[in-house]
Amino acid sequence: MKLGDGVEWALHCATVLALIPRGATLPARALAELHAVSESYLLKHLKKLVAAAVLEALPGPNGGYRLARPPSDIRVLDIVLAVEGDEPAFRCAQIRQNGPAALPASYYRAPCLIHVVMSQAEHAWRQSLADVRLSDLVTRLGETMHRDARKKGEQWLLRNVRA
Amino acid sequence: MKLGDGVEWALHCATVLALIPRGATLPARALAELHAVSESYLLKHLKKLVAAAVLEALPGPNGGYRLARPPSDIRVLDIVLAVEGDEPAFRCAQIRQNGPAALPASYYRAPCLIHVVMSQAEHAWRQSLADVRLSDLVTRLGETMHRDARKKGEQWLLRNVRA
DNA sequence: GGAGTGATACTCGGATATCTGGTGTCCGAGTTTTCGCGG
DNA sequence: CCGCGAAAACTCGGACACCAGATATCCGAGTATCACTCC
Repeated sequence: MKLGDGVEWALHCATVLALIPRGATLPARALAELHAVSESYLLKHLKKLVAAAVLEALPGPNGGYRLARPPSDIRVLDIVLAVEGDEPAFRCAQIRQNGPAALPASYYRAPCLIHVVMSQAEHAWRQSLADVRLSDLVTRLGETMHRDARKKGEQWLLRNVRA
Repeated sequence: MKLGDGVEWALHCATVLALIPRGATLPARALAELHAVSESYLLKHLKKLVAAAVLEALPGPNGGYRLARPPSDIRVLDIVLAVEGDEPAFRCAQIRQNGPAALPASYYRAPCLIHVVMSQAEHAWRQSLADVRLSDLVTRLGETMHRDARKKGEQWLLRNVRA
């Protein structure tokens, strides 16, 4: 089980976009520079967030990305699923119905127990991520972030944010 | 996020091994045939379970695999981690400390919030899997499995189990 | 001076190479059994 | 008939190809801006 790096990038970018005024935008170039990651590759993930209606993209000069909804309406789970895909991590291949000891499918009306257990675990994982909203991250960030780092970040935002 | 097929194979094999008498063994060949999967590839995963002290392997004729501990001492999480690896799915690259708005590492004493959120979710996932023991699967299997399927499985076991 | 128009520069979006890790397979090391031989 | 020994067969273990998906990149489509021209 492994999560791609794009998840981390997307979460950080979404958090930054939640810090700027409502309606303002940040171009992908700025977001990539801020985190010191590849701009071309970051675009690949931001595109998925747009497709998932988490972000909005504005083309042309003074364009960029912005949140499609208020930070309180965006859950961390939305971002993770948008980047990683909403397919379940565990896919039951129904191997209990294979082999010499198997019977016709009609005999397996009860769900595969292993499938149930794995699904429940994944549900717990998703629920934990769904409980955290982007606005929660912003709030907690204001409480825990070092004052100097916060100030430096705000100054950088002033130089890169667009109306 | 994706889990390999080996997880499902390992869980089913462990469940079958929990059904046979204590101390008895089943060779990998039989386990592969029962689930209609590749024997060579299944060995790759069973090996990991042995390394994790979930299973024991006995070489030679009349050899095979058996549980290394009673089913009540084996949790589903043990099997999943043994096959998939115990490294966390989300790895924080600390990209908040990169880029033009970053400060020396000493300014980031507070943990990365995104890392915290993702770790909590993964902890919930692991906890859910740790709550289910192999003995629970066996018990529930006896309750939900169709009688004919159960009978056919037992007969197959009688033909393949080794003292 | 103001409005219209064309070119421009900047943005995102999709199609295209590369590479690591999972998937699948094979052959070798080790051990128990078994068969044959001798007592 | 019983004990011993060597060969064999079956088991698991590790090393070797193959392929899909993530990684990384580039070029093209679209739009607001800007400069220039004309009125």
